[in-house]
Amino acid sequence: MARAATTTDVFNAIAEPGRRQILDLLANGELSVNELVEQLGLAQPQVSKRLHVLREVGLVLVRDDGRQRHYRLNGRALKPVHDWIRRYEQMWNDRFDALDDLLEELDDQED
Amino acid sequence: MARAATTTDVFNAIAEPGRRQILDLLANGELSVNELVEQLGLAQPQVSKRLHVLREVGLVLVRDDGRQRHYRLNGRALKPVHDWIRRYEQMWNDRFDALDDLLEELDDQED
DNA sequence: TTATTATATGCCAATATGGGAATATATCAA
DNA sequence: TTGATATATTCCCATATTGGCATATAATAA
Repeated sequence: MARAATTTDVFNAIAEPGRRQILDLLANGELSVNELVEQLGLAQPQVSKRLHVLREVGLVLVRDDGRQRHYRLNGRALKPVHDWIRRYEQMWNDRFDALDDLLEELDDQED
Repeated sequence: MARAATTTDVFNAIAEPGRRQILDLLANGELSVNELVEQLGLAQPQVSKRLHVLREVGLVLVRDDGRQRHYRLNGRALKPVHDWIRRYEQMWNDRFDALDDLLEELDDQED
């Protein structure tokens, strides 16, 4: 078998920077495809293709308005990623930073 | 051009469930390749290949010990993912949950 | 109807998988 | 040295992209 499809799950969907960038833009509110095209500087088909992937995994929702299509973020779909990564949070935050600071202080005192 | 390599960055590296599973196992401490093979139920080459990808992006570190190789997690490498996802955290936690609870309460009172 | 605008889809070429099996490399034992 | 163990790499194959370009579809305007 080959690599899993980008539409397999949210983890695969957010692997591409362009798709993450779209989510980042939508975080500020709804945008039409053309507005996304302008802000991303990509060709329209490429933007539509990315939106298709994001829609398949539920990361964005659509609202039809005449011939325009307004996309908006569905942040909740990112929760599985957040839940997974949260287990590792402790490996770089407070506790360990505090330990680093302590070790640094002790190191300084030795001079 | 084709799809970006899995070794391009951490986002691509963690897109595959098998690689995430390896990280999860290593979260409990160092493991040799064979120990991982046993726990994962995968063929040895497949495990080595995944470890190779994880090593390329800095997610695991190796310690040589005779003919064994002990891999351990380098959780800090996950920070970019955490930093990115954190921006969306508010979309499903406290504030929104609190709003949900409130709406639910109001709904209950109507009975 | 015809033209125009907004968006989606199809086709093509190049490429990076990921699984299985075989094999290479390294270390240790007898 | 020879054999066995631990791990990495290579080869083959089927597949899923991704970009660019052309085109189809839908809605609206003239």
